Amino acid sequence: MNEQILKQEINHMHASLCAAVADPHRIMIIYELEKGPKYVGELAKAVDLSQSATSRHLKILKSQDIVSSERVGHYVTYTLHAPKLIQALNIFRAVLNDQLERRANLINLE
Amino acid sequence: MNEQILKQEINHMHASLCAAVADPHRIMIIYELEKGPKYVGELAKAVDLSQSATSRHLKILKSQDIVSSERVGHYVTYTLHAPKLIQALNIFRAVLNDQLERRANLINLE
DNA sequence: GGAATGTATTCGCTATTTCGAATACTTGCA
DNA sequence: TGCAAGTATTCGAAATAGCGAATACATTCC
Repeated sequence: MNEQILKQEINHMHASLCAAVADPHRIMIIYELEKGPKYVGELAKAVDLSQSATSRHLKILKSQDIVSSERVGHYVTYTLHAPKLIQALNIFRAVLNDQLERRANLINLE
Repeated sequence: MNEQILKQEINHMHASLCAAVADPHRIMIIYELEKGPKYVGELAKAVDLSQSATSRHLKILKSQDIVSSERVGHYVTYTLHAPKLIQALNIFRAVLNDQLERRANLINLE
């Protein structure tokens, strides 16, 4: 197989994984699930979103194997299936923090 | 200030940062810049994209303070300004790897 | 100043993402 | 079986993202 094509394919998968995390509501959902498994209604309330929108976000996360789901009676419980992602998200937060600090320093120097 | 609003604002910035990384071409650009500063033309060739598209991607990365630029004669050199991001990207790769391995195992078990 | 080189921006287009509202599906219980 | 509760999906609309092609801008060299 052509190595260049393979490389692009991996980058594409890589990007899809990042895209799954590139939404404020989904970030909130992931951090909610870090605390423990929750069902859809709970998550919808926690992230202040409609039931259908929440369900769609969960579908996206599940398609990337970031969460897994299990039906329990009426409820469907979602579990964080890739806890490593939290590490990555925390690094993004750190980068964000660096940027904000730098800006704050610029303001102080003026 | 309302804490809930602030939280949402941070998640929004967080998501914007992730979104900047959620594109195959931009991922390639970031990994290229990890090797060292490069100018636009070099990057365009490296990621196999037109000059204008490359320039636009760089603008997005710059708007998120991920890269910085400096003009040197005709050329504009771009530098990776947030090397921590590489760590985050590598974690995403690791997650991807876990997933592929798991799938490979499933195939073997069949 | 004028031509050449490298980069940035604009324009028109297509594709994708996200949402609410409405609807369909699934399960448990009377 | 029929209803209620919880979840998933579909639909249409609005917003956003990405591209190539063309154009504008910046810099160097003659």
